[in-house]
Amino acid sequence: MLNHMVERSAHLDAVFHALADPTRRAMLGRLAERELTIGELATPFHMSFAGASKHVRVLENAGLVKRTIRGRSHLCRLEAARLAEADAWLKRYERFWTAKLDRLEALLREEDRAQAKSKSKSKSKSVTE
Amino acid sequence: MLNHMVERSAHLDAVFHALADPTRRAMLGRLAERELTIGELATPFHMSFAGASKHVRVLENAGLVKRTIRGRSHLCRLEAARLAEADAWLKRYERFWTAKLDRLEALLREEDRAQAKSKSKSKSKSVTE
DNA sequence: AAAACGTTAAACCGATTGGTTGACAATTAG
DNA sequence: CTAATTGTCAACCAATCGGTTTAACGTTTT
Repeated sequence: MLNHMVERSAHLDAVFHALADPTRRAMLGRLAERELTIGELATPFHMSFAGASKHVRVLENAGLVKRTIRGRSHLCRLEAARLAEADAWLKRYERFWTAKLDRLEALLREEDRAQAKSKSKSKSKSVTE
Repeated sequence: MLNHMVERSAHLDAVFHALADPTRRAMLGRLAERELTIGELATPFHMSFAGASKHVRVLENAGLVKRTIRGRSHLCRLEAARLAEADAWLKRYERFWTAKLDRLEALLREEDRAQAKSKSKSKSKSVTE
């Protein structure tokens, strides 16, 4: 049964808060490709070094990033477990949009039948943000 | 030039921000069961009426809730499309946590094989979490 | 030992957040 | 008509946010 109280989950609070900033989402996107130092994470953004460092700290506190100090560099790697938690939370609501998508899909099928002819479609799959 | 680095998605910003608060997540949880007025949404939380109203406003601005004014009551209903957007964003990282589960599974299979070689024919595969 | 590097800490800033109160408008009930 | 109900708005508050600058720290290089 659903909880009538405020569903407290500090994890989810921190994860969703961390994801609510485009800079941090972009950082995660880059960490999805390879491990990066704080400096490497900072450079793409026109932002002070310390500013980027604070963003990384937020990601770290949310458990989305883990840090390994090697010499004077801090290597960051993506930690996806907490993303899985957020995903699990969203799953609870999946039926609401799939129902809608089903209806949309039916509608598009109808259109396709009427339109008869259409062409090409490309698909990019890079994680850029 | 500024937007080259950080791909802006105001939608995601707003949705993740809205989800980063336990009161708002609880409100969505109740709206998943039935449509509710602002007052009904407010009562479970020991919070002023205006306070709850502001939370609903945040959910509304994120596109997660839609309001229908009927007389003096404001009926709120869940709008899941934006949740689907958040889910789609997370999906791009799915391989990271599924990959980990895959590796764990492979490891367990390996263990099983080693055990079978060394000794008996026990075939337990309980992965309880 | 000194200089350069990678990063954090501290102090500060304006904007936003989550929350309150009190006044107000509109609808409904007695 | 007058009450009460339902909700908003504006003002205010302390806390946090995203960002800066400057200083400091430990590590490597020279």
